[in-house]
Amino acid sequence: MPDEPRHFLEQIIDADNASGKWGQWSPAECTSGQTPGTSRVHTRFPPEPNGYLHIGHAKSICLNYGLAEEFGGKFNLRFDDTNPSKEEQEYVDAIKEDVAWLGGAYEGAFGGGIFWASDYFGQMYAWAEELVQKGLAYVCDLNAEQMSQMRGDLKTPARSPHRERSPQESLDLLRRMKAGEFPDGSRTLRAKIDLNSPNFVLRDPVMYRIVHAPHHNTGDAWCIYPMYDWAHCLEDSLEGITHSICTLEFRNNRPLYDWFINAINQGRNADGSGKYGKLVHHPQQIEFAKLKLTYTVMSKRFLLQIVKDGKVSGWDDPRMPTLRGMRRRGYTAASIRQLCKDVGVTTQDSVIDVGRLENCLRDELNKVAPRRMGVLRPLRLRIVNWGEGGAADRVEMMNAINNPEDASAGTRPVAFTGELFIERDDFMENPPKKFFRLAPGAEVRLRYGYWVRCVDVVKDGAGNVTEVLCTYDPQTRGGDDPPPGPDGTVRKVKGTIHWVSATRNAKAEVRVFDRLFSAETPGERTGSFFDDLNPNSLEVLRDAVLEESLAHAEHGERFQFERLGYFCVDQDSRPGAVVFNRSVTLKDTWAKESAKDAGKPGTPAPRGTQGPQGPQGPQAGAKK
RNA sequence: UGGUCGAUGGUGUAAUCGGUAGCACAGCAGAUUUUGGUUCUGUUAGUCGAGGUUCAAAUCCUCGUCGACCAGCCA
Repeated sequence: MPDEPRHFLEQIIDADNASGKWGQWSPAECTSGQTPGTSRVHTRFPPEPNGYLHIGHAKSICLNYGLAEEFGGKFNLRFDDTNPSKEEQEYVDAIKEDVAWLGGAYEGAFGGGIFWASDYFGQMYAWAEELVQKGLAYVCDLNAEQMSQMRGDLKTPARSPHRERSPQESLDLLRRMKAGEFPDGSRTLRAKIDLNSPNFVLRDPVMYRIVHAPHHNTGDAWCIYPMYDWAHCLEDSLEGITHSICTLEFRNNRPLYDWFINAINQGRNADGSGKYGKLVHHPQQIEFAKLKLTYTVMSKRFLLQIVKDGKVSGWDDPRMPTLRGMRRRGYTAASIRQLCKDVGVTTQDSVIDVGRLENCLRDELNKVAPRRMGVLRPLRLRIVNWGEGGAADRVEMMNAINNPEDASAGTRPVAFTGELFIERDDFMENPPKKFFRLAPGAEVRLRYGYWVRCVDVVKDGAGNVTEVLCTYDPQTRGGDDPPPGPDGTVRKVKGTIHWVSATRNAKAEVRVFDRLFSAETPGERTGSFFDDLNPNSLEVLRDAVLEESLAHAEHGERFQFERLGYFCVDQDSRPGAVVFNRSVTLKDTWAKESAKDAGKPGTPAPRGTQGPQGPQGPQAGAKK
């Protein structure tokens, strides 16, 4: 049997383990997830606490945690809190919760724990002074604008008037910066690398900037804060990270990552006898392609904006690509992990069809979600000959299968009465070919109920059908086929539709969501994401009727409403005022079929309001 | 325009340092079905281009083409 193909990161780690590059876990380091003597693999997820985590972050979490688990290593959660002006405690709490929910068990068997860049500020500063003394860093008196002007361009080297300042002078200035003697932005500490480098990242990058702002963790202890490049490699080093995995856009920064570690290691050696002591750990930065999805925007700035603007109800709006939003929508952590696994890990930029995410959820829920019947947009159906089979107001309890994929889920009783509700989309007065549902003269099976034939309709003044009149066949109880006729043939029916009793039901509010954007690549058309927001991404259905038992459904429960999709109970749900979210529709080949004839009169809308993923939805024509 | 990186069906991803281009999703066709769901079967479709090396190239070389990223005191 051939093994599963290993992605490039697994191959790198395989090779590292074979060569012993990172050494082995010592007994003291091991918890239940590690074994002494096995090769060290230590990863981390380093979010900046300035926003909520989204599906893009999920890939990084799954990758980093997954590698630690696969190789019996460790996974750290580390807050990269180096910029006090943008970060808030609110985000810290949310991120912890989301990472854990997704399965990034940073405190489990493969967890290294939770860490803070801000806890290293002291050590980072000490190393900064060291670099100044080595002549590898200097204080620059340029402000941001001046530095930008002297940055040079593709063909022109940068200029820096203070780079030849003596180490003593720089050290004095750095200490005064730290002491708070200078205003914000007036000076910086810069690495002395190469003003002529074609890689702008190396043109004497800033290591520290002056920011007089309270930090959520260190308070007002500091007024200088480290920049990403200076801080990140040190954080990794201090935590013993082996594989520092980041996204592609940090490729240009890798030489700087290595430069800083090497700069610290100047004057250090393996046995600690160097002038500055022992070598510090040098992790390896490796870049991979982040997750991008069609019809989706991950930009933190943009997501923050639509929350502020009230375009969505909050960070946990079920239409948001945030982990909280998706969780509320009904996505499971396992389905998100599955997507991350499916799409692979490479160094090629790519865009994943959001439909694959939806498929992951369907696959999982199909196996486990209990089935129920629910009518989102009710149309009354009256059985005119119901009285012939007994009392006209009788209730018959029907036996419905809870999950055809899982026999152990058993069955449940469902109340059937002479007046029912069916889905408005399941009746057409003038049906097109291949419409297998109800129409004048047509017969359908009511699932687990009876076969009914439409004999008439009732209309309102405007000509809208308000009631469908049917006869039922008492010989089809349970939805079973009737006995063979006199000629030995069995009557057939093409369609089976769902229903809910008009008198024995649970009223509910159902929120059906469509994609937040109507363009496959939001912003492509006009340059603004806002122009592609789908104005119909939310529809609230207040007249939905469900099986009685659903009146007591509790927050977090998930069901398949037969023929419609998967739904979960929203946090807004209250006893007597149940609220469901549609997580995802079922695949709907009829919607697709009928959409082929779109434009022709008499073509029905896809089942269940505003169309699922069918080309008839708002995304129609979005493809270039 | 300087640098770095990438390019395999519609999409995503394999092909163990040159040896039969495979898998998944989507699509299409059919079977099963008391969900137009699920499941099953079959099927369409690909190595960015031009040269070169070689018995043999997705893989190596050259030159192009296209795309991504970089000139924050953001990360």
